Amino acid sequence: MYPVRNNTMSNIELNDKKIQILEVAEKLFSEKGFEGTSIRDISKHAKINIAMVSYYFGSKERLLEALIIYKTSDLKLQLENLLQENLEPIEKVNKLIEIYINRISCNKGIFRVLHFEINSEKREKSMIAFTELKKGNLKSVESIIAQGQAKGVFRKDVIIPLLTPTIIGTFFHFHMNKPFFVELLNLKTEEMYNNYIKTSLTKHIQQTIKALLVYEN
Amino acid sequence: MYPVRNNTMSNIELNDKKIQILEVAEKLFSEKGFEGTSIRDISKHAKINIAMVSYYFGSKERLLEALIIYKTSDLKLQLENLLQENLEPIEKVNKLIEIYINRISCNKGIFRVLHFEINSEKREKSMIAFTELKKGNLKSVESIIAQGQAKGVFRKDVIIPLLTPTIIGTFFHFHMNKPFFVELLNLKTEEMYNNYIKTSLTKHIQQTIKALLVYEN
DNA sequence: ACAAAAATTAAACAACCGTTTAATTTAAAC
DNA sequence: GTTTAAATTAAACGGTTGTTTAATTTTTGT
Repeated sequence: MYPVRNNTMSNIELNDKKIQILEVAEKLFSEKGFEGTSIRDISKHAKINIAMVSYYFGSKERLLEALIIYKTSDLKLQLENLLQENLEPIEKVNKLIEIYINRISCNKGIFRVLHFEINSEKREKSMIAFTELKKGNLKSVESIIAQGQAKGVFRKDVIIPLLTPTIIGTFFHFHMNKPFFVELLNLKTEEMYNNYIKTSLTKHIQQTIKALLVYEN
Repeated sequence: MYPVRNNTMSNIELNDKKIQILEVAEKLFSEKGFEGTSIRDISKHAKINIAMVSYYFGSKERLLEALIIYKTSDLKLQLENLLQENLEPIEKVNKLIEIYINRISCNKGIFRVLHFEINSEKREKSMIAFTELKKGNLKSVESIIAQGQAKGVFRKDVIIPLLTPTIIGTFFHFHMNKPFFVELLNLKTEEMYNNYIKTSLTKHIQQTIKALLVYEN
């Protein structure tokens, strides 16, 4: 009669329809927020029946959980691969920044949701998954910096947990104020906007982190 | 019969009850978002009748507008005063950072709303007010950096519009991930959290910006 | 081809939403 | 003290919300 739903985090079975719902949900959540998006909105855009969301995911809340898992699962892997690469410390940091920016750039929607919907109230389950992701990321950053410190290239008094806020925070603040910067920097097309991120903004962040890591005052 | 409501931005008449509503609205908006907060929530916490919000502000949307004006009106003044002060360029930048952090720290709630509720759809009026604020802020930053460049203390190839994202973005990302950093840095009390911001985080940002402004590679 | 499972649907559910109304109480003006 | 305006209230408005139901269609396994 009814399908066996996965209550665990390992939501393996993602058929086409589920993915379709997740993609639409991400788009709408990022545009109008979690509370601002109705299941009727989602079902209309995904061209499915209203009941299908509850049928597949159980509830709107669990749809959000599934979305988070779906969109963050492979970032961890990407960072661990970087760790193994044979690069100069500063090159590794630069690549780390590129990975972050590219990753968030491709998932702007979910990232916005992650930061603003998850910390509230009883979204504890989603929250724990997100916290674990951040802890893993921090471990990767720590070991990259440690490599540079061991080689004597990086300062030893950097507060490593504050590096991520500077990297992601800078990019995120830029993106959150997109209309402002689009006007200010005259970025007429979406392509120009994305290109500015990929070149100037990325370079700015890399320059910032490098200066912070090697500059002696 | 009915009061003359101010449709203009200069919403001067803020009696105690209006302010009470605004304070409650800020708290709830920041906790649960704009859409996630109902007028019934607000009226219950502010201990007033449901109809009073519409009576005073016209609508939930205009309540948000009033909240933005109310909470951002004096930041501009603070920055312009800083501009006139007789300080070394680097000291001025440090103080600028302190002002930003302190200002956002005191208005964490509205800042969250500002970034995540305002860019959507037809909140154009609120949006324009916010954009004007940002333009003014940027002008202040530009002239402070220009002073330092004229004195030969700062590099001349800094992209000034990207400084604010780094300053505010770093702080904001930290604050948005408060539960994560509270656990990581063992900040047991609210006081310890605020103290960490006032000391370590502020210092980190000042160090970052300084390195970026003076470091030659 | 047939039976069981899964997918899909329209309809209904109660709860809540922002806003308005109309009546009443409180305060201000003269 | 009376009149007029402002503040406050409970109730109702129509609409939307997330979720469930029960019936139907489609797919799957044998």
